[in-house]
Amino acid sequence: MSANSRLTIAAHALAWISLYQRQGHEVATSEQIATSANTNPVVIRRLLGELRRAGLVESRRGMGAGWSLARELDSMTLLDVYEAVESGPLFAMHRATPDQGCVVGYGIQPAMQGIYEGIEETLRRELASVTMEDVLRDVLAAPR
Amino acid sequence: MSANSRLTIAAHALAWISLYQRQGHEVATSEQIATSANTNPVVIRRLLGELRRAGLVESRRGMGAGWSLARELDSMTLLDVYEAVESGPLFAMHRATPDQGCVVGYGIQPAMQGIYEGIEETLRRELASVTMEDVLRDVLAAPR
DNA sequence: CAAGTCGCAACAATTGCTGTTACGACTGTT
DNA sequence: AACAGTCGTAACAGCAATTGTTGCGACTTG
Repeated sequence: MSANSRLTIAAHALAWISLYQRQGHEVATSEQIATSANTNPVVIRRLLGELRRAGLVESRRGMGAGWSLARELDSMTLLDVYEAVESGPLFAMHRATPDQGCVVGYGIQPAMQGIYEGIEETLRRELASVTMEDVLRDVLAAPR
Repeated sequence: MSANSRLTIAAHALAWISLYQRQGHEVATSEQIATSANTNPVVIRRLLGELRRAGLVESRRGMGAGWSLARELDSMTLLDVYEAVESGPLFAMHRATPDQGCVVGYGIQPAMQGIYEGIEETLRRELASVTMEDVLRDVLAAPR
């Protein structure tokens, strides 16, 4: 499975913005977040753009521009973030339609579909049980 | 998330071999399975090779060669298949180490690591609760 | 009008999966 | 001993997704 870091980086950005705001600042720039996450500002802007579409953050343009939270972290779950930045199912079906004249080729897709849906539902429930506030607490709890 | 069909194809192959054996045949060829799955025999051989390494199937070479199950389907769970054909974690950390001088950059990896481990454990439990016998039953239950 | 930052398009690099060809290794049959 | 059928595996191309990068227009405050 080709793992990707989109959820990790998105959570990083949200935690960073929240902490920065708690220190009294109004907005955080993609440049600052990118420095903390050790990546490119455009990567951050792309991800935050998706979070904005999902209503998790807001952005201001012009002078003194930047990003701020649209909701409190405790009303924001990892599922919200996951759905904002991840697309498509965890497991895929055959790339080419299997032989419909074969019993297995005919029945395998509905069978796996049902199983995969159950698994994704469980994943969602798991993600929904963790708020971004929980994540930030864990972040701050890391031993020095 | 880049979904892949390795688990689906592996399950397809196992179900096909089992059904074929229940019809009285000793071994199935990668050619036959590939026809049912509408892919290339080498793709099937690659996947079945991984299942063989995991002790789920056996192969014979020479004349009358092919693949057979090494265990009954009801003693084989989707987790066994998943672990045989999938590698690496579902979610990845940052590709470049985040800024260790930043509180968030320092604490984010252990925080997310812990959360991801819990999620993967849940996924494993879910996959372990479905046997390949269940899958084959579902396959055969597809309405005509 | 100047400065700072977002918004977005475009492109390259990297990675993983899939499909394909090729060919040697192996073994039952003749 | 030769043949035929199939596995085992390497090599390579095609494709898609992610990531990183550059460039530049759009926007807003001072």
